[in-house]
Amino acid sequence: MKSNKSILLVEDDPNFGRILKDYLTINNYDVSLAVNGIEGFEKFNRSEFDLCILDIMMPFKDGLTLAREIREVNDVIPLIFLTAKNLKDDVLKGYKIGADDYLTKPFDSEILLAKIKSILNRKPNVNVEEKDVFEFDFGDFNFNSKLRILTHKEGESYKLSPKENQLLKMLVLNFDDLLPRDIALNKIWRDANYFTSRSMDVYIAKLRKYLDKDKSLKIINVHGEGFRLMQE
Amino acid sequence: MKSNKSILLVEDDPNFGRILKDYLTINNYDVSLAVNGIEGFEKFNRSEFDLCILDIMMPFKDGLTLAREIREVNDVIPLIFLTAKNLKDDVLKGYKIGADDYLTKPFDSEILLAKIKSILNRKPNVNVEEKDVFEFDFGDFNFNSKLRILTHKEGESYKLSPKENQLLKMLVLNFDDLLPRDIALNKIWRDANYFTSRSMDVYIAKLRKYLDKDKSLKIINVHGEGFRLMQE
DNA sequence: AGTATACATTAACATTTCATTAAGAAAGTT
DNA sequence: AACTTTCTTAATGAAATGTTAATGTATACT
Repeated sequence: MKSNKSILLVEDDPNFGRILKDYLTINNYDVSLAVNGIEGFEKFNRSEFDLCILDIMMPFKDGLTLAREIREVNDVIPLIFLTAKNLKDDVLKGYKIGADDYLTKPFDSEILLAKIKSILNRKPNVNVEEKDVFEFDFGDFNFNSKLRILTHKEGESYKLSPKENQLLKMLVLNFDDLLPRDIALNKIWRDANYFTSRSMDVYIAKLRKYLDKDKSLKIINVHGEGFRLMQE
Repeated sequence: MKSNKSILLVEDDPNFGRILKDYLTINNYDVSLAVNGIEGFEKFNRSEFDLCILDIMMPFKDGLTLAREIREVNDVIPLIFLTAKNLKDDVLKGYKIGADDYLTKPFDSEILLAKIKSILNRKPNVNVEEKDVFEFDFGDFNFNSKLRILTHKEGESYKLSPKENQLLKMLVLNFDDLLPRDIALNKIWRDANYFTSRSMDVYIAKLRKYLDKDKSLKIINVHGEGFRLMQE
């Protein structure tokens, strides 16, 4: 009937990795095991997973770096970190990147299983459409959010920075509608406070500069609420 | 800005509960503290929360029982359990009930905060059913309360301030009917006293100025009672 | 190692928006 | 008439936003 959920497990300790993989397999998950961050990222790109379990401490490319790369491509897939005991800093970094959970080694396998179930049982992510759209036309512009390039019909192309790119994408996806400040902050900056908010304002200013080439486009502010990309 | 997220905290240890509540309050959450499961359930039913933090070990009614009761009424609100030691059984039971996470005491407050943020930043799956109405037509006007824009058929658009917007929305929702003063005051100003009442008068005056473009519309005062938006 | 580059954050200052309060006039109530 | 409530405009101060520049902070390059 329903095909098993698939998990990407990235763990450098071959013994432990093997055991964990077997345990999860017995419990009806399809597990793909990678032994370091580099291999992990390759596997991640080769197939579709429902969940990633990443060891933080790994040679070549650690779990946090790998997580960042994964998040650049996919900002919905759940991430669980494995961390050695009491590395609070790693845990906090993990959450900042967008982790869903973490476990400190050694951990209880049943609890891991419960966590996995809990995470996978959440409402299936609604935005089916949002997933693959990365090219947009609006005003005199073409915008490729995968390549992070914004092109004006007549002339210039701009290479957007990651943050510029994310913010513009959210604005475009909400074209002519309100993009609430909090939503953008929590999605792009993963935190909403005074400083991230100021940072967002700076990026709005940058985007306005780009969009200035088409005088009909405007990013207007709704005081206290957010921003709205519109064409008059 | 936007209103804070609210948390129901159920914890029988008064000292610890107090400290935790204060800590969360400092971090911009509205926290309601209950000292046992019974009080917890009452508070849960009395108002709307965004998240519950439940101590498992409590007299009278333990956290797991409380969680079950909450889940009977509401199957989406996130639950976080606090468990004394690593009582694996409790943790597993918790997940079975539908917990989102757990923390073993003593835990690090920063990590709790990170978890809360992570959980609350997940898809706002709550109001799928109740789609908020935010666009209205009345007289010669179109009113979009989400974008806070009031547009006259012929001509101008007005950007409304948050208070103007809320007040007009309440008037429109009670079109041709009385909007009692204290209802509006308590909803918009969260308080009804002499000064907020003066402030409301100022906003009524502002709205009248906007609506003046359509001579058939009037905001009339019902002395001592409130206001009524009507069309003759 | 040092240096260049790209990027994000923070600082600083200007500007705009907003809510409240004041104050005097007008209208309603008794 | 005496009193209360409402009406309206303007003044004030606080908060949010706009913008440019300076400061960090990684990473790649030499």
